[in-house]
Amino acid sequence: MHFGERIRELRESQGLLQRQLAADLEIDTPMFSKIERGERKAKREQVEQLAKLLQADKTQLLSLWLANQIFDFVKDEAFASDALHLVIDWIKNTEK
Amino acid sequence: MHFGERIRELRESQGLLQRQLAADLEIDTPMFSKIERGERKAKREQVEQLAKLLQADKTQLLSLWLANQIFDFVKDEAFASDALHLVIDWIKNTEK
DNA sequence: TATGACTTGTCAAATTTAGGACAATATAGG
DNA sequence: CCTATATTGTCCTAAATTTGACAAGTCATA
Repeated sequence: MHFGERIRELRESQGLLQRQLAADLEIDTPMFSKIERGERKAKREQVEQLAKLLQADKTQLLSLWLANQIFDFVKDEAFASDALHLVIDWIKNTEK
Repeated sequence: MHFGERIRELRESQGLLQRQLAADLEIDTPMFSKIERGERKAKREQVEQLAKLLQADKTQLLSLWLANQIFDFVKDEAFASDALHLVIDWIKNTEK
């Protein structure tokens, strides 16, 4: 489940139109459409606004949003998995 | 073990100076120094050159290099671990 | 103190990217 | 066929990033 899909799911389940949410975010509908389809990425600020507007868990949306960006960054890399695991290990050790 | 540390390790174990490798990469020594200390990131092309110059495993160096960049990207994020795990799952499923 | 190796700080050019505007097109329901 | 909704495609610009050059600094050691 990618970020945009989740936004669409939340939006449709509440009977809202792209036009309405786009207005709240002060962007046009084409832009909102692109965000839902993952063609453009939302700003952090917009993610937070969306969490409020859609009464969704901010933490979860932000994780999804961040994951999307990481994915876009590594998706064409042959060693993406190796690298990701390395990073997880590094983070484990800085947390300790 | 971060990318720059690994480069330094390889370089020193072979008795090479920053100056020498920097010349091969056609950058100045301050720049090379920064790469080793992780203050600047190498270009992919430079990583490949370094693998050759230092007779190191290219795959391994590239993984380390990519991991470094991901780490820099997520290090200040509260949900970095969650996001990373999500990405790993996504990648697993696109591979299948 | 002189030298060589490395580090630090700052600057600027060049490039990239983000993020949006807008026009045109599709698609589905009434 | 009309209308509302959503999508697609193209273009633009401000902002950020990248990448390197250079000057000046530290540090060890001969």
